[in-house]
Amino acid sequence: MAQPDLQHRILEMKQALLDRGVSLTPRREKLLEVLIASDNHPSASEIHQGVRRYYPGTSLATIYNTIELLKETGQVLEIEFSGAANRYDGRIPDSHPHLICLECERVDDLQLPEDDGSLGEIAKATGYQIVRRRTDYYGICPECQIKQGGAAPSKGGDSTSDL
Amino acid sequence: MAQPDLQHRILEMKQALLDRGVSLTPRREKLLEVLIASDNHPSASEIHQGVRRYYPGTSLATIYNTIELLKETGQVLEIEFSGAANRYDGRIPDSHPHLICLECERVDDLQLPEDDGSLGEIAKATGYQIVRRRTDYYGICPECQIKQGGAAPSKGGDSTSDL
DNA sequence: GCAACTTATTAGAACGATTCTAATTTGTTA
DNA sequence: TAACAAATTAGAATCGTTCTAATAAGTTGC
Repeated sequence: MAQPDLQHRILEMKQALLDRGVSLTPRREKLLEVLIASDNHPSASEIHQGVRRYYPGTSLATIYNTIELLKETGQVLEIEFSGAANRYDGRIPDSHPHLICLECERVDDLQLPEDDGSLGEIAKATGYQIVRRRTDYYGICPECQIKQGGAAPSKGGDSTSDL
Repeated sequence: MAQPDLQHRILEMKQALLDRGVSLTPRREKLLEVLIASDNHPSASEIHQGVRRYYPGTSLATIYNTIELLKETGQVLEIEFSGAANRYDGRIPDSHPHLICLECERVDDLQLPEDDGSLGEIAKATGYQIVRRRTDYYGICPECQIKQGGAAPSKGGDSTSDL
């Protein structure tokens, strides 16, 4: 959450693009800023709107093109959705679990460590060569629980259902 | 994998639809058969083709309508994809991890137990009310590893990469 | 058996996110 | 300034899914 980290991420991304051999155009720089500034995993469209505030003529294609470059260089994590727009995580580009609110579509990072040891076991047991994992928890975020008339979620309790 | 289990699943699904108050039309029954008979998590389009072999006039809308009914009654697990068609698991309708081949789009069930205990902890730590979890492992299936010229994956080994 | 009503189904339109295409602009190099 | 490469644009195309309005099929009460 601290500004310094975010600034560092922007520098990393810029360097990755330069290393990739493409130029850092003003639109691309602004895109990086918008992506990192958002604290809720923006969609391409949201990034587009953000960039447009500074460069009104910017096309959506440019957003997708640049996101593609970031994906190629491993600088952004794409969180895919079927019925809705994909979301992007530029702050933590390595795969990690997310909490997804079914009500307001909020996406939060889940900062629990995953046991990467199991990956080897799964590979051994199945013969698959594992490239990456996606773990997401779908539920109702605290704010939406309150809105729904329920009591405040406070410090948890029996808030799980059977899977 | 045994036939009896699959037959039992079909009966369960039929009962669930009847309990739901809708009628078991021939097309719907055939859809259940096609869904359960497939051993690779079919897409709506694949189910459509399967049903069409028996009822040629069947519309894709009917497939989606019936899948919706099955989803509502918890009788099918929808595996969502962003750039490709969603896939459906009728054999094991409760949420469980999958192995997804990035090469041939094969989807396999992963029969490892997940620790549901962590769900409560996550709820407590985040305030989210957790409804369901999705865990998927993306990689290359054994067949595609062979096709790609590599040696047979046999019994695993160093087949993981960094996440 | 038959009218009235409900449910299921259909074809095709609509939708929305993403990708593609061809043309234009911008930037760089000589 | 000419020639070239890279970036960008508007809009078309794609594709899975959902919606809509109309038709068909089934069910119920008489």
